[in-house]
Amino acid sequence: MPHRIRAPLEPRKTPVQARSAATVTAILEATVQVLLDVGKERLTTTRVAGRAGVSVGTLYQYFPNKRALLQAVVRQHLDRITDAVEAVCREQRGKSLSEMATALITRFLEAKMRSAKTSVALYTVSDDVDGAKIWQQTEGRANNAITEMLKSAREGLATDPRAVASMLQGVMVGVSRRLLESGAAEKQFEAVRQELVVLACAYLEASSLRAVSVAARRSPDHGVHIGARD
Amino acid sequence: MPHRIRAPLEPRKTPVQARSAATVTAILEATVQVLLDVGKERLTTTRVAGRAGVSVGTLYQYFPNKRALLQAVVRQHLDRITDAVEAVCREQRGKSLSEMATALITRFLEAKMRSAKTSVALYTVSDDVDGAKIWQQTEGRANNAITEMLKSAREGLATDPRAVASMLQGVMVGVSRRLLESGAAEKQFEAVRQELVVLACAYLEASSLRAVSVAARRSPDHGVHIGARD
DNA sequence: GTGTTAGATGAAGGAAGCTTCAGGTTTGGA
DNA sequence: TCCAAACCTGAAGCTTCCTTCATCTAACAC
Repeated sequence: MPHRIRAPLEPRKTPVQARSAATVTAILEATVQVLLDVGKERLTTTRVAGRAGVSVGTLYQYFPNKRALLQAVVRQHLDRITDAVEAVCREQRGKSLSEMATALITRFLEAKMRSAKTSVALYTVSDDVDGAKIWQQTEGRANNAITEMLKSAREGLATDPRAVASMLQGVMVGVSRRLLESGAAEKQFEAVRQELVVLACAYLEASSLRAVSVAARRSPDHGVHIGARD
Repeated sequence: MPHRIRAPLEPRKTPVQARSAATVTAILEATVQVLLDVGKERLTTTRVAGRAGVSVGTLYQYFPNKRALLQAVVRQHLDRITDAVEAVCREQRGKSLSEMATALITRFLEAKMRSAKTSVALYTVSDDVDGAKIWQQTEGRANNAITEMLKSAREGLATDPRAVASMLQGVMVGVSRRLLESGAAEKQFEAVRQELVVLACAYLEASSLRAVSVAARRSPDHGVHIGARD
């Protein structure tokens, strides 16, 4: 990525007429297409513009540089997935922990799989584009949603809901990424989904208020691990 | 990254005299240093060579191109961490599942944290360099080690040890990556470690032969999630 | 109908950095 | 001591691509 970073050229132009709004959409979509077709290595601004049916100049009228373009695409994609997560979290309020875990994981994985190819392609660019920042913002949103959901659980949690939510996210994001990048996502999907549900249920169960009292009644050799939390 | 990929130039030259072996090491180390100092965006072959105290030409005597250089560095780093994992797995054979989980996670995280900065820097390059392939090879090694360890557990597993191992890996890798990329790794390390241990213990417990019989004795509303496995 | 603004064009300027190669230096054995 | 192989050097070639800007066209208000 040559040429140094420009200073105050961030926004550039905002669509006013209808046609330009369509142009922006087309450019964003074209970016994903090109990424899927030729890979990030050969994704050039000219090529994207061509695919979108406009000229490079037009592209630069809405995006200050290539980096901003890619960032916009990443942001858009992550937002969509986070929307799905927020939706599940909202509708699972007041249910049991295991119902929450099952629904959350299932819906999250479905959302990821629906755009599997795109997800994988975007993993590869987000590092070129300060994707970590975008990622963190989005995950903050998701974390809030999950935390709120957990707080409303019938059983109640013995530990900080935010930490538990964070852990769940880490697990979901990490495992799904592995799954997608393994290439055999389609094939292993259901098996991984089920295993992940088992894992999440076991974890939430262990973090629930009920589990603590159960653990207390058990033999002390397991107390080490549950007790390690204090 | 300009210039198309060259065809059969992979190995190039193998060190014969002692000085050249030292040169190769110096180049590899310099690569990491430069990466840490200026980031991948401004990592140039000339700069790496300079840092290593040699000229670009020398660098190209041992690495056919920039990509191969970066791949070598990634491979080296992942191998080191996998060595640590293999070591724990070996020494935990025959122990209980919760002991295994605790040891594995603790040692893995320690290894990651010891080279935290480097790990983060390498995450960013591995996508430019077909890192997924290297990653998969290494994780295959780790998977074998973990699987063997699990098979030797006192309790025995109710599910495919390989799948369980894979899940554990996904969780460890995913969560540690999140932790490292969050920036606050040092601060959150211990909390995350403990939470991860809890999670892993709960998961293994749920996957153990013992858990199955326990679940059978419980109320049926939880059977859904454990039973989802059949 | 006409002026004004929004939107679109694409050739060309430049920067950047990977990689080569023609030739020098060092090493180690005979 | 001398030679051949191993090693090292670094200026310059070459490619690629981002980004600009002078110019043109379409849309809308009055």
